[in-house]
Amino acid sequence: MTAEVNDVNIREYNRPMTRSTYHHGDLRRALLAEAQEIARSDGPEAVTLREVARRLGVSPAAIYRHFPDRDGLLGEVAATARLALARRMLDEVERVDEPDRRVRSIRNFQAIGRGYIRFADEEPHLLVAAFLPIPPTGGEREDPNPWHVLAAALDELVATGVMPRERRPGAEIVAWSAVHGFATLRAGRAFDVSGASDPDPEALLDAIARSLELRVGEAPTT
Amino acid sequence: MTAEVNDVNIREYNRPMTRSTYHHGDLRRALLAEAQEIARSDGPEAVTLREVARRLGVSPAAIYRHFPDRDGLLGEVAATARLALARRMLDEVERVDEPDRRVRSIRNFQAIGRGYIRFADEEPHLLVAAFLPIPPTGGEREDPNPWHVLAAALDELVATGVMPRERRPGAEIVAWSAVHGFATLRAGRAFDVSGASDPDPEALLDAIARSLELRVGEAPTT
DNA sequence: TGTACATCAGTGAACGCGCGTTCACTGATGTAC
DNA sequence: TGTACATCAGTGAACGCGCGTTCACTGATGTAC
Repeated sequence: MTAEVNDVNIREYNRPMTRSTYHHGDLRRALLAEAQEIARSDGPEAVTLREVARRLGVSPAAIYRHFPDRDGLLGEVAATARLALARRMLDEVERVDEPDRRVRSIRNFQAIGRGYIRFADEEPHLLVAAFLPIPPTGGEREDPNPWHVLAAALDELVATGVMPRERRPGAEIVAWSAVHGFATLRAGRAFDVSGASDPDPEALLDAIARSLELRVGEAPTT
Repeated sequence: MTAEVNDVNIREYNRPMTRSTYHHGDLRRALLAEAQEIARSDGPEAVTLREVARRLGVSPAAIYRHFPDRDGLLGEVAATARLALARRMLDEVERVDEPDRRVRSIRNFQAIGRGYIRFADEEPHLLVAAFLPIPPTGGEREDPNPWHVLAAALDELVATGVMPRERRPGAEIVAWSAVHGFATLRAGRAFDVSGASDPDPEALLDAIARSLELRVGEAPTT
């Protein structure tokens, strides 16, 4: 009986207006999903409690059963966006097919940056959401985490000897700054003032490699 | 008579509540200054027509004598912020005291980045305002302009032979991305997740120099 | 120099809007016996 | 198996708020004669 009702609701929680039961069954998850979708399409500032409730066919007050306030909801949207960013980075890494470990460590590193930039292209509003200045609830762990993904790739660059050890400290900051600046300025159409043509992500990734002095050296391939 | 009244008002436009005359005398300028101040201290989203009017002791409707709507006002705030940014960059350049032209071209270039980062430190809200996605009114020219300042410095790096010619295309994008990303991530406290200590602007500027392959070569000094 | 009048730059009240949040409430659920 | 009841997850109406914008208006200014 209980299971049956929940089944129905789980199947229905994306068809909000047709909900037939008094209890929703999975409202917390639905609220988060809907808030995420609003943030995705219209930006995090468009995530209002009333709009989320409206779309789910639920009263605004119901939200307070699941989140302390608007920031509580938005904070989880931000965490989810960070997770999606990290996944997009790893997606790109998985595409790398390179047998030589040294060369692969470079390819992987650049794939991470590429993933970041593509995420920004594909979901510009979610990138904004990911950096919302809302202190994390501390409850859920974010895994994978963009920062850790980057750090691991940099460690591997040192381990393979592709990056000089003295370049390692602060390397996250250099790489992240460049990629983040590129992605956000591009999304904000800030480069349009330039006479230059469409800014090239690969050129940026190469510039980062140069700044970290990556060299394959006497590696077998390339 | 006319001049006298204007004198009074010009002297008074920063003591809004004590305004004694029906006509303000210099309302447009005062509106812009007040809007800028609100953006500076509380961020551009805090610039509301009602708040600006309130601070100036004027009715909200009066604003419409001088700006078509809120975006009209905010657009000028953005342009003014860009101007302030460019000035801050040039401020830093003026501090450079270096006789050798080759070395100076590097110092100037790095001073520009330093000015950008310091502007972000000193006026984080104005940096946000500077990149507000509001199409410029086209009326007033922005001079100096951050992009042009950067472009000129890069041209000089090529002219002095400090930067390889093949690095010039897209160099604005590399430099601007890195500095902008660094400044905004730092302002958003995004680097705090790192175990690393306070991110060092000079290390970033050096990383940019490396990515553009700046070399003084057989220069006399240094 | 004085006066009539057009123009300009304000006023003040009101419009409709959407928001976050609170409150007393009620229908549904699941448990104890 | 059936029933009483505590608990939980919703409702719906209302609160007070601040916003951008419009409107008919009026006081001040400057100009023509």
